[in-house]
Amino acid sequence: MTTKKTATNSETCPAQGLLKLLSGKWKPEIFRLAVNTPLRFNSLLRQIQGSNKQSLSIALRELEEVGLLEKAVIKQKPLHIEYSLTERGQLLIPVFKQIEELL
Amino acid sequence: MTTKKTATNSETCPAQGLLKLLSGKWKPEIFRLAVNTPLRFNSLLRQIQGSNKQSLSIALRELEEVGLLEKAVIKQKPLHIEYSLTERGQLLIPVFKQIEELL
DNA sequence: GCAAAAAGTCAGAAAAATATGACTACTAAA
DNA sequence: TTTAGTAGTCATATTTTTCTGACTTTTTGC
Repeated sequence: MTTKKTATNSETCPAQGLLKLLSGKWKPEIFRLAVNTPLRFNSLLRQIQGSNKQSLSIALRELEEVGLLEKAVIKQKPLHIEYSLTERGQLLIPVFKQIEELL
Repeated sequence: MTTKKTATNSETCPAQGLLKLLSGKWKPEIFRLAVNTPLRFNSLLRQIQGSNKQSLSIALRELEEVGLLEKAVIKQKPLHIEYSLTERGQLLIPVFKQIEELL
């Protein structure tokens, strides 16, 4: 999913909006990890076993595009990039909590 | 998605559990419609424009399998089958509400 | 300048989800 | 017993998503 090609009814179904924001194999996991601490690419790649560069890269970009994650360049020894939750992203935390309680 | 083939980490990421229950192009919409009233197959097919028999059929079956919908055979003139939310399904309604408020 | 580490991109392959259209099964009424 | 309506299934095709492996870029330390 680079952009949305398939038309679905996010207009008529609000949950589909959120579900879409987090749709894809790795996004929910990325999101959850980002709740705890800022994420770095290679670290993420190692943490999420079974994933791959390409997919993570795309997922991160898309999460950024919809305003759930933000990217920060850290000028350290070998140069780091950190992804962390935006304010909008933080708004979703209680929803996740509620889901956890339910399931 | 007939059965789950791809291993993801629903164990470590609870939201992924719910997201998975409702993953797929039509499931969120089906769920939302089921909140209001029991669903019938052909009616659903007409209501969800752009969808198709095959996909709806699979989605309904899967929603049934995970215990969100239940099926009832109504012996009427031409024989009806109704899908409605289970108790478990109803538990999700507040989550959807919260999502609506958020987005 | 050269190596090494982080953070990717890119083209192509493989796998999974979704769509299409023909066909089936059941019931009831004519 | 034929017809009509509902609820599907099935094989196949198309589309979308995900994966693989090779390659690129940037920065710092030697």
